[in-house]
Amino acid sequence: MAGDVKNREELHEQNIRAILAEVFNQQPIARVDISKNLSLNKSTVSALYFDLKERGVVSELGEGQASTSGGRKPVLIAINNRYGFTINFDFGYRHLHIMRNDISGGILDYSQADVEGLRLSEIVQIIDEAIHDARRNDRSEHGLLGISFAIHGTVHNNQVTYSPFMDMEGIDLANVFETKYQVPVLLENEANLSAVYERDFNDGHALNNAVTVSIHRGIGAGIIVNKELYHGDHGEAGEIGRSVIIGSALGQTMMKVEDFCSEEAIISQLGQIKASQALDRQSVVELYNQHDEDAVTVLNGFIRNIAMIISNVQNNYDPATIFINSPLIEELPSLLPPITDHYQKMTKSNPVPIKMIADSHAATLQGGCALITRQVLDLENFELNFSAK
Amino acid sequence: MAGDVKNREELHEQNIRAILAEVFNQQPIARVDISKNLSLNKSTVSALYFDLKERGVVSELGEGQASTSGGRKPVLIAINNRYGFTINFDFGYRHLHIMRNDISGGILDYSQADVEGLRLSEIVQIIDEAIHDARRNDRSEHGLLGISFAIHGTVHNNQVTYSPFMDMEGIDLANVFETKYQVPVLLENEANLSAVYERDFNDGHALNNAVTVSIHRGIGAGIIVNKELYHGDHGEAGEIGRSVIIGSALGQTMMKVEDFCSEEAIISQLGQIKASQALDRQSVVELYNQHDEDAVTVLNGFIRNIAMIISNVQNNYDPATIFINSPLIEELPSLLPPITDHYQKMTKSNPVPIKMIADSHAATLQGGCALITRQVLDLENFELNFSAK
DNA sequence: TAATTAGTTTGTTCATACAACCAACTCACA
DNA sequence: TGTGAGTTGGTTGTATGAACAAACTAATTA
Repeated sequence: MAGDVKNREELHEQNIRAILAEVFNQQPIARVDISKNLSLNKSTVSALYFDLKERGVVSELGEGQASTSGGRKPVLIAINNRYGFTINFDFGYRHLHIMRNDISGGILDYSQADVEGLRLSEIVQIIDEAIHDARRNDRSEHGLLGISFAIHGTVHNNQVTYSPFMDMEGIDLANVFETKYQVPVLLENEANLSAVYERDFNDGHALNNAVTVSIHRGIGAGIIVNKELYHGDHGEAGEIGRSVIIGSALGQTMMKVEDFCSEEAIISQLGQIKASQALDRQSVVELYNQHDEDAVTVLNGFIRNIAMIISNVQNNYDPATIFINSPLIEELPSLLPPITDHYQKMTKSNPVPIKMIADSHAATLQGGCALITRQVLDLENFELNFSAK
Repeated sequence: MAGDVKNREELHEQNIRAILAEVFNQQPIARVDISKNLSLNKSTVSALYFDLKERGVVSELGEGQASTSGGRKPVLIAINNRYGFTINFDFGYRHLHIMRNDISGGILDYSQADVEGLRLSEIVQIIDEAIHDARRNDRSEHGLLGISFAIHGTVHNNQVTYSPFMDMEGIDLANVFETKYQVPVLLENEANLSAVYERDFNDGHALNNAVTVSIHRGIGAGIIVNKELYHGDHGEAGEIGRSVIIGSALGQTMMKVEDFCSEEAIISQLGQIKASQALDRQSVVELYNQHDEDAVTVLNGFIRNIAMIISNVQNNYDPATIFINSPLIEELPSLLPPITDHYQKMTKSNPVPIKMIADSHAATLQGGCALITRQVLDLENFELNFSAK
């Protein structure tokens, strides 16, 4: 859980970070317990703790219960949630989702703004207003600490490298907001963020390897390998929507996965059958719920294809769990059992558990919160558990 | 490149390992240069060096050249290759490949034994004889230091978990040889080992992420992620041969990749056309070289399918380079350009360089050597460069 | 009051840093 | 060709400061 330590100074910093991480994960906690958990002498823990206290990132929560067999009451230590806040955005197709979080990852507030049809430069103004609002209403000690953006596309070195659903207009989001607000700004792919959410917020920290299959307008996978997010060499790992699945083997034309089982593909398939242009997710859901024959046919194909994708994800990544982030399945939860069923029949290995992510947007936003909070606290290589806050 | 350091003792050990790794990678090297490269004071380096010298793992190579601007001659330090040796096996279908290496990874000797049709218990005897031979002829200081086995199947926790081409007869190879020879024994999947070979022996240490596609009787991928081998949760990551590629989307029966483009599949496809049972790789190669029409047709299909597999590997893992380990393409090198060509036309992203592994068996054996040598030297989390030895 | 537990204080330890040193070399210049 | 100034590699003795250990105080239970 650490970087390269060479000398005593670095060892010192490292141990301070380890204590902060321990406070984060176990709060409220007494120094004796930190000492036991980290195998550090309790005098060492006390000394290092004073550094953290001076920085203001931790606070004392009053005294806890003494042991039943007597003894002094412990001083309980926790992360100082009045230290500051982060603000996290998700660039949805129709809505800009906004979440403000305290430094422990607790949700301060959530809202969304209608952005359908807006240009990015117009959305940037909405973001600016949201940040100003947040700062005006804020009473924390250091105010805004960091910003994260969930991108429905690929990201490399904090830059958007591919954005199929939004024209980036050459705007460098990280640079714009870093210079404007003088805080770290993080851009990350949306599927990756929901994988991070599962790892950090939802008991996924017990898993070494996990994959989130994100089915929105396109299809992508967020990959956690040895507890770390995996990006690939150009931030394009997990772009499974681009995979070819109907091959040339039998003389067929080649098709990408995305072409026939993304949410967009499903909507347009049904739209073609119904000869209707104006279909959206909601109308597909309604037709299916009314047992419309065409909708059922199209979604049965969807079920089989998603099962196949899941099976291929297993063969490629062998994760402990596969998570699905899909607003469509979220609204039609009856699709999940047949997907799981198909997948289990298909796989030759032991099947991997498939789990739905309950609230796709909240997950993405909290994933962003987890990453930017780590940057703010300088705990980038530590396991942090945001779940119990 | 390191583990978790908590106190002075661990820091000390860690720095000793860092120096040993530096000697390994830069040998022959003087202490001043180690000091500069690791940002450790030269007196510290000297003190730690004496520990290594006492252990006998390093040796002084006499004096080097003094700088042109004067100054004392450096004492050149290198790994002591007389320290001992490792022995590394590859369970091929027809041959057991055997390589003996010195502690720097240098090849001491290579041989192969015919094992076609033999049971594993009989092969174990051959292995025993090879080890006895090696020890008899050896004049090193500590003799046998470690053993590695390349497995054409999946491995988890040093156990073979799936072995399509050989009956394991319930034999626990690691346990058998560890108790018999009292040295560490390592089992690893063959595709993974050739990926390790590229990383450690062949300048691949510059790459963060790489995938080796191994086309033998089956098809598998060895995956290097952030410079580390990735196994997945059950050692089944990269089992891309099991992937479904002809989906149910168009009402087709599902087919696995392996079913139509492994070497075995190619041989049996051509065998069916020729109505001949006795085909093997060599006869396929000969027919193709004679421009036999059926062979050309079958191998053109192979070319297209391998290109598709490579494209999917790129979408899944986004590696810096994709390596191919395939005895068939090794013998028919003219297949590679059209594979690369097809792949480049197919991919939407920037194409990734495709490179052949020159000698598939040597690569696998040296990959095993790299991993077991790390264990022997207690340098498991360090980057080691075996190439220049 | 004895036992127990949390946290503090004081002094020790020892791995690394530092600085001054020695050793051994090159090269310019006489 | 001999000498010494300058340079580089490696050693030695000392200082620093991080974690540690043990003895302490504080505050609790029974």
